[in-house]
Amino acid sequence: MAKDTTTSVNRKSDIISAAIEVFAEIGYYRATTAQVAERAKISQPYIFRFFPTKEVLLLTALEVSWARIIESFHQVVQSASPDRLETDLIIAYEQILGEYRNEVLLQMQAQTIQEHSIREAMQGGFREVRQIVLDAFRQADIADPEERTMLFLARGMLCNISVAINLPELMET
Amino acid sequence: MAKDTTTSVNRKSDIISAAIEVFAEIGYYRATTAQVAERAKISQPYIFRFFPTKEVLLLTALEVSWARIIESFHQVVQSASPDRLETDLIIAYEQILGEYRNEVLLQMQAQTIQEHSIREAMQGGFREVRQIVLDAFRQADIADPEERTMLFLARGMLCNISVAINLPELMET
DNA sequence: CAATGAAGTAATTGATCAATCACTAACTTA
DNA sequence: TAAGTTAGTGATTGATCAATTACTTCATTG
Repeated sequence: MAKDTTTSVNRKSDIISAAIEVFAEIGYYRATTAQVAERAKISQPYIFRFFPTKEVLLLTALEVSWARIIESFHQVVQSASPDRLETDLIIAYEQILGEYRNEVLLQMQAQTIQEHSIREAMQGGFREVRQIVLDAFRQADIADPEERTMLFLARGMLCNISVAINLPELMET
Repeated sequence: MAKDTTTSVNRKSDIISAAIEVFAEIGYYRATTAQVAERAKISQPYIFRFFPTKEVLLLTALEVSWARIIESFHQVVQSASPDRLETDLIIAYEQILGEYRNEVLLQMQAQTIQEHSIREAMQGGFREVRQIVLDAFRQADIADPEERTMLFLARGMLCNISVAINLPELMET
Protein backbone atom coordinates (compact mmCIF):
# COMPACT_ATOMS: atom_id res chain seq x y z
CA MET A 1 0.00 0.00 0.00
CA ALA A 2 1.31 3.42 -0.94
CA LYS A 3 1.79 5.88 1.90
CA ASP A 4 -1.22 8.14 2.19
CA THR A 5 0.24 11.60 2.70
CA THR A 6 -3.12 13.00 3.80
CA THR A 7 -3.08 10.68 6.82
CA SER A 8 -0.59 11.11 9.61
CA VAL A 9 1.67 8.18 10.37
CA ASN A 10 1.28 8.75 14.08
CA ARG A 11 -1.69 10.59 15.52
CA LYS A 12 -0.29 10.38 19.02
CA SER A 13 2.82 12.38 18.18
CA ASP A 14 0.65 14.87 16.24
CA ILE A 15 -1.33 15.47 19.40
CA ILE A 16 1.80 15.86 21.51
CA SER A 17 3.26 18.40 19.07
CA ALA A 18 0.00 20.33 19.01
CA ALA A 19 -0.21 20.25 22.78
CA ILE A 20 3.32 21.64 23.14
CA GLU A 21 2.43 24.55 20.88
CA VAL A 22 -0.96 25.33 22.36
CA PHE A 23 0.08 24.87 26.00
CA ALA A 24 3.16 27.04 25.45
CA GLU A 25 1.26 29.80 23.68
CA ILE A 26 -1.85 29.93 25.82
CA GLY A 27 -0.85 28.32 29.10
CA TYR A 28 -1.67 24.79 30.21
CA TYR A 29 -4.63 25.61 32.43
CA ARG A 30 -6.14 28.18 30.07
CA ALA A 31 -5.60 26.10 26.93
CA THR A 32 -8.47 23.79 26.02
CA THR A 33 -8.34 20.30 24.63
CA ALA A 34 -10.47 21.63 21.77
CA GLN A 35 -7.67 24.03 20.83
CA VAL A 36 -5.12 21.20 20.93
CA ALA A 37 -7.41 19.08 18.76
CA GLU A 38 -7.88 21.88 16.24
CA ARG A 39 -4.09 22.31 15.95
CA ALA A 40 -3.67 18.56 15.50
CA LYS A 41 -6.53 18.52 12.96
CA ILE A 42 -8.59 15.96 14.80
CA SER A 43 -11.76 16.15 16.86
CA GLN A 44 -11.61 17.09 20.53
CA PRO A 45 -12.82 13.73 21.95
CA TYR A 46 -10.23 11.83 19.90
CA ILE A 47 -7.48 13.15 22.16
CA PHE A 48 -8.90 10.95 24.90
CA ARG A 49 -8.33 7.82 22.82
CA PHE A 50 -4.59 8.40 23.33
CA PHE A 51 -4.39 10.22 26.67
CA PRO A 52 -6.64 9.44 29.63
CA THR A 53 -6.57 13.02 30.93
CA LYS A 54 -5.34 16.45 29.94
CA GLU A 55 -2.70 16.19 32.67
CA VAL A 56 -1.22 12.99 31.20
CA LEU A 57 -0.96 14.81 27.87
CA LEU A 58 1.00 17.59 29.59
CA LEU A 59 3.25 15.05 31.28
CA THR A 60 3.98 13.31 27.98
CA ALA A 61 4.75 16.64 26.30
CA LEU A 62 7.11 17.52 29.14
CA GLU A 63 8.93 14.21 28.82
CA VAL A 64 9.43 14.84 25.11
CA SER A 65 10.91 18.26 25.86
CA TRP A 66 13.35 16.91 28.46
CA ALA A 67 14.36 14.02 26.21
CA ARG A 68 15.35 16.50 23.49
CA ILE A 69 17.70 18.44 25.78
CA ILE A 70 19.17 15.32 27.32
CA GLU A 71 19.82 13.69 23.96
CA SER A 72 21.38 16.85 22.57
CA PHE A 73 23.69 17.26 25.58
CA HIS A 74 24.70 13.61 25.43
CA GLN A 75 25.78 14.08 21.81
CA VAL A 76 27.80 17.20 22.63
CA VAL A 77 29.52 15.52 25.56
CA GLN A 78 30.39 12.51 23.40
CA SER A 79 31.95 14.49 20.58
CA ALA A 80 33.23 17.79 21.99
CA SER A 81 36.86 18.39 22.92
CA PRO A 82 37.42 19.35 26.58
CA ASP A 83 38.24 22.97 25.78
CA ARG A 84 35.14 23.38 23.62
CA LEU A 85 32.82 21.52 25.98
CA GLU A 86 31.09 24.40 27.74
CA THR A 87 30.89 26.50 24.56
CA ASP A 88 29.39 23.61 22.62
CA LEU A 89 26.83 22.91 25.34
CA ILE A 90 25.80 26.56 25.23
CA ILE A 91 25.50 26.42 21.44
CA ALA A 92 23.42 23.25 21.68
CA TYR A 93 21.05 24.82 24.20
CA GLU A 94 20.72 28.01 22.19
CA GLN A 95 19.79 25.92 19.18
CA ILE A 96 17.07 24.16 21.17
CA LEU A 97 15.80 27.51 22.39
CA GLY A 98 15.63 28.67 18.79
CA GLU A 99 14.10 25.58 17.22
CA TYR A 100 12.00 24.27 20.10
CA ARG A 101 11.18 27.47 21.94
CA ASN A 102 7.72 26.12 22.85
CA GLU A 103 9.17 23.11 24.62
CA VAL A 104 11.25 25.40 26.82
CA LEU A 105 8.26 27.64 27.49
CA LEU A 106 6.33 24.55 28.53
CA GLN A 107 9.08 23.58 30.97
CA MET A 108 9.01 27.08 32.42
CA GLN A 109 5.29 26.76 33.03
CA ALA A 110 5.76 23.37 34.63
CA GLN A 111 8.21 24.85 37.15
CA THR A 112 5.26 26.23 39.10
CA ILE A 113 2.72 23.45 38.57
CA GLN A 114 2.22 21.57 41.81
CA GLU A 115 0.73 18.27 40.60
CA HIS A 116 2.87 15.41 41.81
CA SER A 117 3.56 13.77 38.44
CA ILE A 118 4.56 17.08 36.88
CA ARG A 119 6.83 17.94 39.79
CA GLU A 120 8.54 14.56 39.48
CA ALA A 121 9.10 15.01 35.75
CA MET A 122 10.69 18.43 36.38
CA GLN A 123 12.91 17.15 39.18
CA GLY A 124 13.99 14.20 37.05
CA GLY A 125 14.74 16.38 34.04
CA PHE A 126 16.81 18.89 35.97
CA ARG A 127 18.64 16.18 37.89
CA GLU A 128 19.61 14.33 34.73
CA VAL A 129 20.73 17.44 32.83
CA ARG A 130 22.77 18.58 35.82
CA GLN A 131 24.41 15.17 36.12
CA ILE A 132 25.32 15.06 32.43
CA VAL A 133 26.95 18.50 32.60
CA LEU A 134 28.70 17.80 35.90
CA ASP A 135 30.09 14.47 34.71
CA ALA A 136 31.31 16.08 31.49
CA PHE A 137 32.97 18.97 33.35
CA ARG A 138 34.73 16.50 35.64
CA GLN A 139 35.80 14.34 32.70
CA ALA A 140 37.21 17.45 31.04
CA ASP A 141 39.15 18.35 34.20
CA ILE A 142 37.42 21.69 34.47
CA ALA A 143 38.21 23.39 37.80
CA ASP A 144 35.43 23.59 40.40
CA PRO A 145 33.01 21.54 38.29
CA GLU A 146 30.09 21.87 40.75
CA GLU A 147 30.16 25.67 40.65
CA ARG A 148 30.69 25.70 36.88
CA THR A 149 27.70 23.38 36.45
CA MET A 150 25.56 25.58 38.67
CA LEU A 151 26.55 28.70 36.71
CA PHE A 152 25.93 26.94 33.41
CA LEU A 153 22.40 25.99 34.47
CA ALA A 154 21.82 29.45 35.96
CA ARG A 155 22.75 31.23 32.72
CA GLY A 156 20.46 28.85 30.86
CA MET A 157 17.53 29.68 33.11
CA LEU A 158 18.11 33.44 32.77
CA CYS A 159 18.32 32.95 29.02
CA ASN A 160 14.92 31.21 29.11
CA ILE A 161 13.40 34.17 30.91
CA SER A 162 15.05 36.64 28.57
CA VAL A 163 13.40 34.84 25.65
CA ALA A 164 10.07 34.28 27.37
CA ILE A 165 9.47 37.91 28.35
CA ASN A 166 11.32 39.32 25.34
CA LEU A 167 13.92 41.27 27.29
CA PRO A 168 17.27 40.56 25.59
CA GLU A 169 19.19 43.03 27.79
CA LEU A 170 18.93 40.44 30.60
CA MET A 171 21.69 38.46 28.85
CA GLU A 172 23.86 41.42 27.82
CA THR A 173 27.42 41.45 29.14
CA MET B 1 -12.91 56.17 67.72
CA ALA B 2 -11.13 53.05 68.95
CA LYS B 3 -9.67 50.75 66.32
CA ASP B 4 -11.98 47.84 65.61
CA THR B 5 -9.71 44.81 65.51
CA THR B 6 -12.44 42.62 64.03
CA THR B 7 -12.48 44.80 60.91
CA SER B 8 -9.54 45.03 58.55
CA VAL B 9 -8.05 48.45 58.07
CA ASN B 10 -7.67 47.85 54.38
CA ARG B 11 -9.77 45.29 52.55
CA LYS B 12 -7.93 45.92 49.31
CA SER B 13 -4.57 44.84 50.70
CA ASP B 14 -6.25 41.82 52.33
CA ILE B 15 -7.43 40.76 48.91
CA ILE B 16 -4.00 41.29 47.36
CA SER B 17 -2.33 39.20 50.06
CA ALA B 18 -4.89 36.46 49.66
CA ALA B 19 -4.47 36.54 45.89
CA ILE B 20 -0.69 36.19 46.15
CA GLU B 21 -1.11 33.11 48.32
CA VAL B 22 -3.85 31.45 46.32
CA PHE B 23 -2.41 32.26 42.90
CA ALA B 24 1.02 31.02 43.97
CA GLU B 25 -0.30 27.80 45.50
CA ILE B 26 -2.86 26.86 42.88
CA GLY B 27 -1.82 28.75 39.76
CA TYR B 28 -3.39 31.93 38.45
CA TYR B 29 -5.60 30.35 35.81
CA ARG B 30 -6.71 27.45 37.95
CA ALA B 31 -7.30 29.52 41.08
CA THR B 32 -10.80 30.91 41.44
CA THR B 33 -11.87 34.28 42.75
CA ALA B 34 -13.98 32.35 45.26
CA GLN B 35 -10.82 30.82 46.70
CA VAL B 36 -9.18 34.23 46.95
CA ALA B 37 -12.28 35.59 48.66
CA GLU B 38 -12.36 32.73 51.14
CA ARG B 39 -8.71 33.37 52.06
CA ALA B 40 -9.43 37.08 52.47
CA LYS B 41 -12.56 36.29 54.50
CA ILE B 42 -14.93 38.22 52.28
CA SER B 43 -17.54 37.19 49.74
CA GLN B 44 -16.53 36.40 46.19
CA PRO B 45 -18.37 39.31 44.52
CA TYR B 46 -16.77 41.82 46.87
CA ILE B 47 -13.42 41.33 45.11
CA PHE B 48 -14.92 43.09 42.10
CA ARG B 49 -15.61 46.22 44.15
CA PHE B 50 -11.81 46.72 44.29
CA PHE B 51 -10.59 45.09 41.09
CA PRO B 52 -12.45 45.27 37.79
CA THR B 53 -11.18 41.88 36.63
CA LYS B 54 -9.21 38.91 37.91
CA GLU B 55 -6.35 39.95 35.63
CA VAL B 56 -6.07 43.40 37.23
CA LEU B 57 -5.87 41.66 40.60
CA LEU B 58 -2.95 39.58 39.32
CA LEU B 59 -1.27 42.69 37.94
CA THR B 60 -1.58 44.47 41.27
CA ALA B 61 -0.21 41.46 43.13
CA LEU B 62 2.73 41.32 40.74
CA GLU B 63 3.48 45.01 41.28
CA VAL B 64 3.52 44.46 45.03
CA SER B 65 6.00 41.63 44.63
CA TRP B 66 8.36 43.64 42.44
CA ALA B 67 8.16 46.64 44.75
CA ARG B 68 9.33 44.47 47.63
CA ILE B 69 12.46 43.33 45.82
CA ILE B 70 13.24 46.78 44.45
CA GLU B 71 12.85 48.43 47.84
CA SER B 72 14.99 45.80 49.54
CA PHE B 73 17.77 46.10 46.96
CA HIS B 74 17.69 49.91 47.19
CA GLN B 75 18.27 49.66 50.93
CA VAL B 76 21.17 47.25 50.53
CA VAL B 77 22.81 49.41 47.88
CA GLN B 78 22.45 52.49 50.09
CA SER B 79 24.02 50.97 53.17
CA ALA B 80 26.37 48.19 52.06
CA SER B 81 30.14 48.64 51.74
CA PRO B 82 31.53 47.95 48.25
CA ASP B 83 33.16 44.68 49.26
CA ARG B 84 29.99 43.38 50.91
CA LEU B 85 27.67 44.58 48.13
CA GLU B 86 27.10 41.35 46.20
CA THR B 87 26.98 39.23 49.35
CA ASP B 88 24.46 41.54 50.96
CA LEU B 89 22.28 41.57 47.83
CA ILE B 90 22.30 37.77 47.87
CA ILE B 91 21.35 37.73 51.55
CA ALA B 92 18.54 40.20 50.89
CA TYR B 93 17.16 38.09 48.07
CA GLU B 94 17.39 34.89 50.07
CA GLN B 95 15.44 36.58 52.84
CA ILE B 96 12.70 37.55 50.40
CA LEU B 97 12.62 34.00 49.05
CA GLY B 98 12.20 32.77 52.62
CA GLU B 99 9.64 35.27 53.85
CA TYR B 100 7.75 36.01 50.64
CA ARG B 101 8.16 32.75 48.75
CA ASN B 102 4.68 33.09 47.27
CA GLU B 103 5.50 36.44 45.68
CA VAL B 104 8.46 34.87 43.92
CA LEU B 105 6.36 31.89 42.81
CA LEU B 106 3.85 34.36 41.41
CA GLN B 107 6.57 36.10 39.42
CA MET B 108 7.72 32.76 38.07
CA GLN B 109 4.22 32.04 36.84
CA ALA B 110 3.99 35.47 35.27
CA GLN B 111 7.12 34.80 33.22
CA THR B 112 5.04 32.69 30.84
CA ILE B 113 1.76 34.64 30.89
CA GLN B 114 1.29 36.36 27.55
CA GLU B 115 -1.23 39.08 28.43
CA HIS B 116 0.20 42.45 27.52
CA SER B 117 -0.16 44.14 30.90
CA ILE B 118 1.46 41.21 32.69
CA ARG B 119 4.32 41.07 30.20
CA GLU B 120 4.94 44.80 30.71
CA ALA B 121 5.00 44.44 34.48
CA MET B 122 7.55 41.63 34.22
CA GLN B 123 9.77 43.53 31.79
CA GLY B 124 9.61 46.62 33.99
CA GLY B 125 10.44 44.66 37.14
CA PHE B 126 13.41 42.86 35.64
CA ARG B 127 14.70 46.02 33.96
CA GLU B 128 14.59 47.99 37.20
CA VAL B 129 16.21 45.29 39.34
CA ARG B 130 18.94 44.81 36.73
CA GLN B 131 19.60 48.56 36.63
CA ILE B 132 19.83 48.83 40.40
CA VAL B 133 22.35 45.99 40.59
CA LEU B 134 24.35 47.21 37.60
CA ASP B 135 24.56 50.78 38.92
CA ALA B 136 25.64 49.49 42.32
CA PHE B 137 28.32 47.21 40.85
CA ARG B 138 29.66 50.13 38.81
CA GLN B 139 29.60 52.45 41.82
CA ALA B 140 31.54 49.82 43.78
CA ASP B 141 34.12 49.55 40.98
CA ILE B 142 33.46 45.87 40.51
CA ALA B 143 35.22 44.54 37.41
CA ASP B 144 33.07 43.64 34.39
CA PRO B 145 29.87 44.90 36.02
CA GLU B 146 27.60 43.82 33.14
CA GLU B 147 28.69 40.19 33.33
CA ARG B 148 28.60 40.22 37.13
CA THR B 149 25.05 41.61 37.03
CA MET B 150 24.00 38.94 34.55
CA LEU B 151 25.48 36.19 36.72
CA PHE B 152 23.86 37.64 39.84
CA LEU B 153 20.43 37.58 38.19
CA ALA B 154 21.08 34.12 36.71
CA ARG B 155 21.93 32.62 40.09
CA GLY B 156 18.80 34.21 41.51
CA MET B 157 16.61 32.65 38.83
CA LEU B 158 18.15 29.19 39.34
CA CYS B 159 17.62 29.63 43.07
CA ASN B 160 13.93 30.37 42.38
CA ILE B 161 13.60 27.14 40.43
CA SER B 162 15.47 25.17 43.07
CA VAL B 163 12.93 26.37 45.64
CA ALA B 164 9.89 26.00 43.38
CA ILE B 165 10.51 22.38 42.40
CA ASN B 166 12.16 21.48 45.71
CA LEU B 167 15.49 20.37 44.25
CA PRO B 168 18.17 21.94 46.46
CA GLU B 169 21.04 20.17 44.65
CA LEU B 170 20.54 22.64 41.79
CA MET B 171 22.30 25.28 43.93
CA GLU B 172 25.02 23.02 45.36
CA THR B 173 28.62 23.99 44.61
C1' DC C 1 -21.09 -11.07 1.40
C1' DA C 2 -21.60 -10.84 6.38
C1' DA C 3 -18.91 -9.94 10.39
C1' DT C 4 -15.18 -7.54 12.68
C1' DG C 5 -12.59 -3.90 13.99
C1' DA C 6 -10.02 0.41 13.33
C1' DA C 7 -10.38 5.39 12.88
C1' DG C 8 -12.80 8.98 13.76
C1' DT C 9 -16.74 12.47 14.91
C1' DA C 10 -21.24 14.95 16.60
C1' DA C 11 -23.74 15.70 20.41
C1' DT C 12 -24.18 15.89 25.08
C1' DT C 13 -23.24 16.34 30.05
C1' DG C 14 -22.14 17.82 34.49
C1' DA C 15 -19.23 20.82 36.64
C1' DT C 16 -17.04 25.11 37.18
C1' DC C 17 -16.31 30.02 37.23
C1' DA C 18 -15.97 35.26 36.39
C1' DA C 19 -18.85 38.70 36.67
C1' DT C 20 -23.44 40.93 37.57
C1' DC C 21 -27.58 41.97 40.01
C1' DA C 22 -30.47 42.84 43.56
C1' DC C 23 -30.59 43.37 47.92
C1' DT C 24 -29.68 44.46 53.35
C1' DA C 25 -27.78 46.34 57.46
C1' DA C 26 -25.18 49.63 59.65
C1' DC C 27 -23.31 54.20 59.81
C1' DT C 28 -23.23 59.45 58.83
C1' DT C 29 -24.82 63.81 58.28
C1' DA C 30 -28.00 67.77 57.50
C1' DT D 1 -35.10 61.53 62.17
C1' DA D 2 -35.08 61.20 57.31
C1' DA D 3 -32.10 60.82 53.51
C1' DG D 4 -27.96 59.30 51.74
C1' DT D 5 -23.71 56.58 51.84
C1' DT D 6 -20.62 52.73 52.88
C1' DA D 7 -19.70 47.91 53.38
C1' DG D 8 -21.05 43.85 52.37
C1' DT D 9 -23.65 39.40 50.79
C1' DG D 10 -26.85 35.66 48.39
C1' DA D 11 -28.44 34.29 44.20
C1' DT D 12 -27.99 34.04 39.54
C1' DT D 13 -26.18 33.95 34.83
C1' DG D 14 -23.98 32.98 30.65
C1' DA D 15 -20.05 30.97 29.09
C1' DT D 16 -16.70 27.49 29.05
C1' DC D 17 -14.62 22.99 29.29
C1' DA D 18 -12.98 18.03 30.26
C1' DA D 19 -14.72 13.90 29.56
C1' DT D 20 -18.36 10.45 27.93
C1' DT D 21 -21.56 8.35 24.90
C1' DA D 22 -23.34 6.85 20.96
C1' DC D 23 -22.78 6.89 16.60
C1' DT D 24 -20.66 6.61 11.34
C1' DT D 25 -17.48 5.30 7.82
C1' DC D 26 -14.43 2.43 5.71
C1' DA D 27 -11.13 -1.26 5.12
C1' DT D 28 -10.14 -6.20 5.95
C1' DT D 29 -10.98 -11.07 6.18
C1' DG D 30 -12.98 -15.75 6.57
